[in-house]
Amino acid sequence: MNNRQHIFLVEDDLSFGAVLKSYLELNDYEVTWVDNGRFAYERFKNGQFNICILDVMLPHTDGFTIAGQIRKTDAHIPLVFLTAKTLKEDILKGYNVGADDYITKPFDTEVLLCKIKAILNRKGLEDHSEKESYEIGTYRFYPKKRTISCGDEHQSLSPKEAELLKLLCQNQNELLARETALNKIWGEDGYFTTRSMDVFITKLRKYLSSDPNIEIKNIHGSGFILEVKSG
Amino acid sequence: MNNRQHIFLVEDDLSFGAVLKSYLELNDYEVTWVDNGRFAYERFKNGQFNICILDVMLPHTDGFTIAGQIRKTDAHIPLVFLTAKTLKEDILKGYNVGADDYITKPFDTEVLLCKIKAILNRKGLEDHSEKESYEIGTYRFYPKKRTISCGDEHQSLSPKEAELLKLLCQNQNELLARETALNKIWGEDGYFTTRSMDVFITKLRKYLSSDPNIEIKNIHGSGFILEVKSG
DNA sequence: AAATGAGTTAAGGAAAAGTTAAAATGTGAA
DNA sequence: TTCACATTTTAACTTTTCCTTAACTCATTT
Repeated sequence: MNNRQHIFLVEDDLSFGAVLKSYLELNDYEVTWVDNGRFAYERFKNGQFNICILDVMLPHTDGFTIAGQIRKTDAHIPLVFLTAKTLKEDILKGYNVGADDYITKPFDTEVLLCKIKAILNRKGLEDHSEKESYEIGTYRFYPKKRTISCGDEHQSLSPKEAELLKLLCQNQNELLARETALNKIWGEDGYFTTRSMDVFITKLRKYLSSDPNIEIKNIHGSGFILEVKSG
Repeated sequence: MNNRQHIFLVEDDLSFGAVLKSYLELNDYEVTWVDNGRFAYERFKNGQFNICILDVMLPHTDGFTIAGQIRKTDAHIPLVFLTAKTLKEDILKGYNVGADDYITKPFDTEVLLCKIKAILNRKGLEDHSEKESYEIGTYRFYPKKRTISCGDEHQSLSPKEAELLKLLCQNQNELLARETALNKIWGEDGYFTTRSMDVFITKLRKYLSSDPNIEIKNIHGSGFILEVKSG
C-alpha cells in the first residue's frame, strides 16, 4: 500500500527541479514534477495530490494563474509559491490566491521540507488526496456530493454512477478498460455485471448530453473513453 | 457585538511594538501587546486569542519557550514567529514548535498583514473549535445555549439534536458522512444507532422548515448535506 | 450472415431513508 | 425513594432510491 504524501511540483528550471524532486523523494514524498506551466493544470487534473509547490516565474503561464485553476478544482489543497523575486506585490498576490506559504529563492531545502511538514500536519486530519471536483467540459462533477453541475442545473448521481464517472474522469481522454472498471467498482467481472455497467454508461451519457463537446466513446471489445474536445 | 479577531503580540522593542500594534489595530484587529517574555504566558492564559505573533529574541524568556507553553494550553492556535535572525536552526526550531509562519525582520507590515489574513482564513474554513453561533439561512444557531432563533421565534434543542446540527453546520454545503456523525456523537455505528440518527434528522428538518432555502439533503448511502441556497 | 458486443428501456426486488409512536432511559424535584 | 418530565432508543410501517436482470434492438467483427 502506498501511503506516501503526493507533492505536485511545477518548476521550469530543469536542474533545480530535478534536484528538488530527488530531495523530496529522499524524504519519503511522492513527487510529480511538471516543468511547463502550459500543461501544469492538465496534469494536476489527472492526479491525486496533497500539496502543490508552484514556481511563480514560468514561461507561458505563471504560477498564480495555475494556482487559480487549481483552486477551482480543489478549494482546500495547500499551495506553496516559490519565487526568486522579493517583490511585495508578488507576495501579496500569492496570499490573495490563497497561498499557504511563500518561499523566496535561494532557500534552504531543509527549511522547505519543514514548511511542507508543518502545512501537511495542519491539514493532517482531513484527507485531501481525494479530489473535490472534476471539470468535464461545461460540467463540474463533485464526487463526494455525487452531483454534477452545469450552470444552475444540478443533477445528483447514485453511488455507482458517481464511481464510474470518477474513473472516467481520472482517465479523461484515455481508455478506461471494462475490466478495470468492473474490478474497481463491482469487484468482479461476470456476464451480468458487464451488462449492468452498460446500463450505467447509458445513464451517464444522458446526464452529460447537453454539452456536445463531451462524448463517452465505446472502444469495441475493450472499454470506454470520456472524450472532451477542448472547444 | 465584538467580532474582531484578537491578536496576541509579544515584542520587547517598545517603539516597534507600539507601531505594529497601531498598524494592526488600524486594520481592524484587536491587539494585546506584551513587551516582556516573563509575563507573556500569564497574560495569554487570561485572554481569548485567535493568533499569536511572537518575537524570538526576548529578554528572560525566548519566543520558543513561550510558544511551547501556549501550545500546551491551546494545541491549535496559529503561531507566527518574528526574528531578526536568519539562522536556519532558529527557523527549524520554530516549525518544530508548530509555527504557522516565520517572518524575518526587517519585513513589510503589509506582508505580515497578508500572512495573518491567510492564516486566519485557513483556520476559519477548518474551524472545528467552538463557535458562538452559526448562521443557517434566516436562522441562527447557538450550540452552547442549544437554541435556534429566527426573528422572535426561539426553539431549544436537546443535547444530541444540537450536536448533530453543529456537525452539519461545520460542514455546511458539504457532505457530513453518516459514519463521521455516528462516531463523533454516538461513538459507534451499529444498525440501531443509524436509525436513531435518522430520527434526529427528521426533528432538525422540522425545526428548520420555515426557511425554504434550507434543506437537509440525504446522499443515499453516505450521509447528509445541510444545504443553504444563498437566495 | 452469424456471432459477439453494445445501446436502451423497463420491471422487480433489495436496501436505505422518512416517519411516527411506543418503550426505555435518564434526571431532577418532591 | 418515587414521580414527572425530557430525552433517546427501539420498533414498525411507508416511501424512496438504487441496482440488477431481462428483453429487445442496433452495431461491429469475422
